[in-house]
Amino acid sequence: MRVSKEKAAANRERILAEAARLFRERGLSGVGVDALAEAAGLTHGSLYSQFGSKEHLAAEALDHALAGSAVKTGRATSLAEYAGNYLSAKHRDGPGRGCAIAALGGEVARQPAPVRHRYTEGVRGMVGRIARLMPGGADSASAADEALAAAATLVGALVLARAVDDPELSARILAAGRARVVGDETPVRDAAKPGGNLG
Amino acid sequence: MRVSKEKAAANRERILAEAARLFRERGLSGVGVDALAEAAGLTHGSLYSQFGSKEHLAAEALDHALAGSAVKTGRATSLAEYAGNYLSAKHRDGPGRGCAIAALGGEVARQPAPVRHRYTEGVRGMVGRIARLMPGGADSASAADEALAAAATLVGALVLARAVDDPELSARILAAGRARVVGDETPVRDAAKPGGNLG
DNA sequence: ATTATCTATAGATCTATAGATAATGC
DNA sequence: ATTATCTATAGATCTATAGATAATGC
Repeated sequence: MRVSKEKAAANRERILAEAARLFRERGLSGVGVDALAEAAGLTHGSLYSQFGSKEHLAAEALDHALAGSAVKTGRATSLAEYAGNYLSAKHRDGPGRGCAIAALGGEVARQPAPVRHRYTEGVRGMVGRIARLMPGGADSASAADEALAAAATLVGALVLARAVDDPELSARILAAGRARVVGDETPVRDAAKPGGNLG
Repeated sequence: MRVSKEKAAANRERILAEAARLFRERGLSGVGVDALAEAAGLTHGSLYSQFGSKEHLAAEALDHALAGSAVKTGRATSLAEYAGNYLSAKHRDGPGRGCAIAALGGEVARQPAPVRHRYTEGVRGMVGRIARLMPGGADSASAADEALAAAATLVGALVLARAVDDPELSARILAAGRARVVGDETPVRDAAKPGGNLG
């Protein structure tokens, strides 16, 4: 049953959208091609026609997820807004629509090169967006390192907040992470912070 | 072929030690009971006699891994030493002997209650150890929240450093995380940091 | 003629159980 | 008699492929 080019392209897009969601919700090894195909309303044979292997599909789905996140978080106009959205109960409870870097971090280290490479580019993108929201601007000497640390805090807090089974502890982790990252926005004196980014 | 009580206990211990290592290296869903049994030099039937299910084995193996980490990191006498060990190339490159909280974070959110509960206790333990190394001491008002944020930074930096495929970026993530966490040790003036922990 | 999709199936792997085995420990 | 371990196997699931089908697009 062949379909039109447009229909095939729409199918491909739907597969990627569903895969991007399911992989973030259940992990790369937690979703089989059967589940992916069913979510897109196709049979798994069709996925192999379009992508050749689960690995290739995963790499493209990761791109899809990262692109969606980039658009969403790119709108934030301050570090406080960014951190507030990132470390929100909504983001914690909706991994399928959230940050793929946090959702897939643990697994990616064990993935083949194409997936790891796309993930790495995603990390660079996230760090760059954070750096541009830094008070000193993205160009200051330490902004890059501070953005790296802020990204680590955001990712770590989200991972921990999702994993613990105590809602109160989870909320405290989110709040502590927000306070830490937003605190970065308050310029600190050179005396207390050598090499600071007040320039 | 029945074995002595001592031998059976030693087998159980060996299973847990190997499982604690393999789960951290490959993830909970990345290791089957066959691989676990083979690593311990037994057949998988024996694992079911001892633990009843993979889930129960995973819960005990997580305890085993967390206890080992607690002993190791409990020796640090300063936050700088703790962070230096935690965010080292050695720790990044040896997940099997490292922090289970970072290694299993992403997966634990999808695990059954017993595993999640043990993980949560592990997080509390890690945060407590960090709080006791805080300059203001574990009792100060904000020490708990600062320890939570520090734990998030450590876990996030380790996860990201392991996942990216660029060794230089990986090293920068570790360094930025260390600088951030150790920076916490330097008391900051009340003016610059309302509610600080100089008390 | 090309090709997107489906059907059927291969082969591997995974969790789990039943029953046999053989040595311990009472 | 108890029990730790092993053997054999069930049943599910997972990735992948081959070949058929049927509609598109030249």
